[in-house]
Amino acid sequence: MTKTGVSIGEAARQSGVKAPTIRYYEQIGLLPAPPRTEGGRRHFDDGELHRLAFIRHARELGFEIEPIRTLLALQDNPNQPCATADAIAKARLADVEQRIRSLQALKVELELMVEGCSHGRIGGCRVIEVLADHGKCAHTQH
Amino acid sequence: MTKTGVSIGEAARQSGVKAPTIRYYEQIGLLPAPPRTEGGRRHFDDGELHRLAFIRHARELGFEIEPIRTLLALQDNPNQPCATADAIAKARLADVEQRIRSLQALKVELELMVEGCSHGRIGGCRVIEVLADHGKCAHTQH
DNA sequence: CTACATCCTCTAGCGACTAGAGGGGCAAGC
DNA sequence: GCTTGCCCCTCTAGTCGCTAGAGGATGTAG
Repeated sequence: MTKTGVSIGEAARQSGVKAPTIRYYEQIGLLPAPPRTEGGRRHFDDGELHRLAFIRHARELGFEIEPIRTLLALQDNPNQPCATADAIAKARLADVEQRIRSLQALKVELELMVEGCSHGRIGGCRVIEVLADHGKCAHTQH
Repeated sequence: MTKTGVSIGEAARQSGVKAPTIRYYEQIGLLPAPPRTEGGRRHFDDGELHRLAFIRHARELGFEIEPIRTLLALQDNPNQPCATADAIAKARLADVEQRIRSLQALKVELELMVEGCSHGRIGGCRVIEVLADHGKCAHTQH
């Protein structure tokens, strides 16, 4: 409910997005250029802070910049069908699921490596051996 | 058991590392510069192919370049204790575990988003709502 | 001898920032 | 008024691990 707007540093504190990153978002057109004070300093009002929070949250959820750009554009037109937003979120979900699967396979390999390490000399170290020879992996699919 | 060595294209085929990437690895000193033919073309022998396979496998397991450099140096000195290799693999394992945890939390959020989408208009789309308001997340820890 | 594939070097670009230089503005205390 | 010190400004360059493309040389099959 502030009317005056805040400086970039305050916007950074409130949104959790660092000031240089905010300027970067403006530069790439993800955030509209905010009004400036006489001295040339940016002044952010609630609308821009809200948009910034949206971007930050989407980034935390792993959305890339281009999908976020689309989502922001959608948010600006509430009467449009939300099929696009749904598709973007589903694509992101599929990506996350795929990553989890492949990381879990890696976890198995790494655990085998670490468990097999005899804490002796490199010559007989399982970590090095496994890296050198893919055939020693439990799953060869990576 | 080839004696002659192979071209960069053949090395790429055998190792699964693309030719420009092999040159890149040479440039950053991860691979030793291989001997050249009269015409200036690289010729890779078994030692280099082995090193390349090691690098590829480590990259597939998500190790970064600098740790791989260390692991390669260790591999070259089989009499050293393998504590360093062990520590690198453990750090990588911890990293993978952390990533899995955070991706699983994201998966929950994304599923809620996608399930909650009414397939209607943006105005009431849960995907957009959740992105705009972190408070609507199941877990606020991200 | 001529195609054609493959190779060479070099530079620039990707995504999403981050770091640093070099300078200007603004509020508080003296 | 003046200084101190923090915040802000723009601009360029760097990060990581490649990838793409230009422009040219070399090797090989027919």
